[in-house]
Amino acid sequence: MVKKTVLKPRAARSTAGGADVAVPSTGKHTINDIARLANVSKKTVSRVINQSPFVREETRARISEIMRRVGYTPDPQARGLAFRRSFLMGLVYDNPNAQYVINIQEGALGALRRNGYELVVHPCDRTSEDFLPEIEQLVTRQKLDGVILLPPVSENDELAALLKRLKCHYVRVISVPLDEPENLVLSMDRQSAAQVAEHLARLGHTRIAMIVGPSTYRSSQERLIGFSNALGDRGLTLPPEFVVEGAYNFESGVACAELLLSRSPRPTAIFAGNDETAAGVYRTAYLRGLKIPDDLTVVGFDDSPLASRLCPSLTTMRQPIRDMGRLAAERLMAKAAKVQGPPLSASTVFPHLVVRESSGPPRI
Amino acid sequence: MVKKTVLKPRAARSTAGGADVAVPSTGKHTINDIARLANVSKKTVSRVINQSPFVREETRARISEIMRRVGYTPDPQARGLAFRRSFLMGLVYDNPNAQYVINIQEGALGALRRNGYELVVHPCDRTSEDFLPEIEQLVTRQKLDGVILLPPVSENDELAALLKRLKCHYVRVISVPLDEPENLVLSMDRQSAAQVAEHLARLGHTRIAMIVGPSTYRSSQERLIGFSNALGDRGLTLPPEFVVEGAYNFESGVACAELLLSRSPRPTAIFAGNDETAAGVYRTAYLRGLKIPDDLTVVGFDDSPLASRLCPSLTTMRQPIRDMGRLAAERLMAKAAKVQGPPLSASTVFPHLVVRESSGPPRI
DNA sequence: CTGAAAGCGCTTACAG
DNA sequence: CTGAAAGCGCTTACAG
Repeated sequence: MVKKTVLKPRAARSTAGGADVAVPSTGKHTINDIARLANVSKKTVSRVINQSPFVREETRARISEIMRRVGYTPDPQARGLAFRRSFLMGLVYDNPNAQYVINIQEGALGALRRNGYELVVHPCDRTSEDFLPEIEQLVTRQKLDGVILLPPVSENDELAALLKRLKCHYVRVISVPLDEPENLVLSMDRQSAAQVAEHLARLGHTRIAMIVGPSTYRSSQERLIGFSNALGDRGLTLPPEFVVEGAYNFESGVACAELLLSRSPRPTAIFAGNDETAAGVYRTAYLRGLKIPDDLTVVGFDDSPLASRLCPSLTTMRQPIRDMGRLAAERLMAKAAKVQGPPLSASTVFPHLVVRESSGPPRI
Repeated sequence: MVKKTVLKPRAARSTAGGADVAVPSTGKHTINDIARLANVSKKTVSRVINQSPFVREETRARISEIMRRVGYTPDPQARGLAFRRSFLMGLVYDNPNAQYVINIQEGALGALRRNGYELVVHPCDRTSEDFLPEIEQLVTRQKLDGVILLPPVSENDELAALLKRLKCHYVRVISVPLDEPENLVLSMDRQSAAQVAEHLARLGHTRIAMIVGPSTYRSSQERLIGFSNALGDRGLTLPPEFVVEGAYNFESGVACAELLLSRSPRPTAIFAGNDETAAGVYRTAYLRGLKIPDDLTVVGFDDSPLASRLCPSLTTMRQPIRDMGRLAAERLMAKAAKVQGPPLSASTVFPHLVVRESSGPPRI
C-alpha cells in the first residue's frame, strides 16, 4: 500500500518507489522516503529518530533497519528549523596559546561529533567594540545550542550575562568558580601553583621568585595565592621584590626576568606564569650567560609543545586540556538535551607537574 | 492595510502589529514581520535579502531601512533549507602545527563572517578507516557550502575526488598544483627553499645539509628540489650523505641531526625541514656542546612561535598564513555564490626569509 | 516590478 | 502505539 502524497514533489525523486531499494544510494533520502518504505507515517519515523518511547519495538526495529540500509540521516537543518535549534556548538576564545585552543577544540569535537553536533569556532577580541554584538549575532543567527568559553574571555561576566539573556547554554573553562557549578569546567590553578612551590622547596631553593600574569586575570591571582601560600606552609616566603607582573607572553618574560635577575642577591628559582613567559626567562638567562638549571631554576605552566623543545627542556605543569574540552562538550550536550537530572557539580580537572631539565637544586 | 495571515502563528508573536515598532527588540523577527511592516509580500522582502535587481529602488530602500531598524537578519537555517545549502564552510586539517591551523582559521573567518558564513572545524586522521566516510558525512549532513583543505591532507587525491563526487566546493592549500588552478592556494615551497639556499651560500657555507620531510609529502620533495637546485646554481652541491629524511617533527630532528653531525667532516649548516625539526637540531647541538651559530648554522621553515623563542632565535621562512586562510575563504565564497566569472587562476602566496640569530658564516 | 502558491525536511500539538 | 494537519522561516517556479 502506498500512501498518497498530498504535495507532489517539485522534481522527480531519484528514490525508487518500493521495489528494488537496497543500494544505499548517494542520493539524499528524506523522512518521507523512509516512511514510504516502512509503510508508516513520517511522524512515526520522526519518533524513531528522536527515540520516543511511544513506538512499538517491532516497528522501531524495522524502521531503524531501513534507515540503516539506505544510509539515512535526518537533515540537521530541517530538524533545527522545526526544533528551533541548530545542533551547532560554538567555541569562543581569545587565548593566544594555539596549542591550547586546538586541543580543546579536538577534545570537544570528539564528544560532539559522536552525538551529531558540529563545532563552530569564534576567535574574539575583548577590547574590540564589536566583541559582544558579534557574539550575540553568532548565537542568535546560528541558534547555537551552546558555547564553550575559554580563558581568559571565560572570566568575562558581561559575556556570561549576555548568553544568559539570550538563553544560550554555556560552559566556562576557568580557574575560579565565577558561576553556577553546572556552568564550569574548573582547572585547579591554585593547587597547581602549590605543586610548583612544593617542587622548588624540595629542591632546597629559598630565594624564589614568581612572574605573575596580568592582574586582571583571575588565573594570575589564583596562581599567585596558591604559590605564595604553599611556600609559606613550608616556612618560605615570597618577598614583594621577587614578584613581578608579566603579561603571559614571551616579551614580558624577558623583561621580568631582567628585573628579577638584577636583584641582589638574585633568586635561584623563577616560577614563570606560563611556558611562554618561561621562554622569555630562558632568553634573558641566555643573554646574561646564566646556565639553566645550574645558575637558575625555571618552571613554567601549560606544558605547551615549547616546553619540551627548549634547551634545557622545561619543567612545567601539564593540564589535561583535551579532557577539559571533552568535559565542556559533554556538559553542554547534557544541557541542550534538557535532561533534567540533579543539578550538576562543576567538572574539576587536575594538572600535574612534569619534571624536566630546567629545575635542580640551587648551587649557591 | 494589514495583510491577512493564512496560517495563524502557533503562539502570539511578541512583535508589535503596526503601531509602535521602533525598538530593535531582542525577539526574533521573521520575513513575515518585515513584509507586514513594509506592506509588501514576503517574496519582495526575499528579493531585497538576496539583492535581486527586480525591486524598485524606492521599495528596496524602504524595506532595507525597516530591516535595519528592527535588527532583522534572515534565518540561515530556513534560508539554507530552501536553498539547499548551509552557509557553513568546513576546515579539514591534520597538520600538527597548531599555530598554523589557528592562523588559517582566523584568516578564513575574517573573510567568512563578513559574508554571513561560519566555519566548522574538522580535524582528521588520514590513517583512520573512517577518514573519508567521516568527511562525507560532515559534508552531506551539514550541506557544507565548501571546505578548505590544509596540508598535508590537502595532497590527498581521494579526498578531492570524494568532494568532487559530492559536488562540494573545495580549496586546497598546497605547495604543488595538484588540481585545477581555481581549487588552489599555492605556497611556493620550491622558491622558498631556494631562498634558504641563497642565504646559506651568501654566508659562505659549502658543507650544507638538509633534513627533508616525509618523502610521501609533496612539500618535502618541493623543498628538496628547490634547495638542491638553488645550491647547484651557485656551484654548491648537496651530497647524498648530507640529506636525511625526517618526519617534520621534533624527535626526528634530534635523530637526523645526530646522523648528520656524526659525519666527518660534518656540515656547517643544516636546513631543517621545518621549525619543529630545527628545534630537534638545537637539542642535538646542545647535547653535543655545539654552539649555534658559531659551530653550526640552523635554518627552519614556518616561523612558528617557537622560532623566536629558541635561543638563539631561529632563522626561518615565514609564510603569510593568515592571508592563505583569507584567500582560501574568498575563493570558496566566490564558488558558492556561483559568480560565473572567468576561470580563476591559483592564488599564489610568497614566503620570505626571516633572518635571526641561528645563521652566520662558517667558522671552520 | 510584485505576489500567491507550493515546497525544502523536519517537528509540535492534537486526535484517535 | 500511530497519524493528518499545521507550522518552522525561508525560496523557487509561475503568473501577472
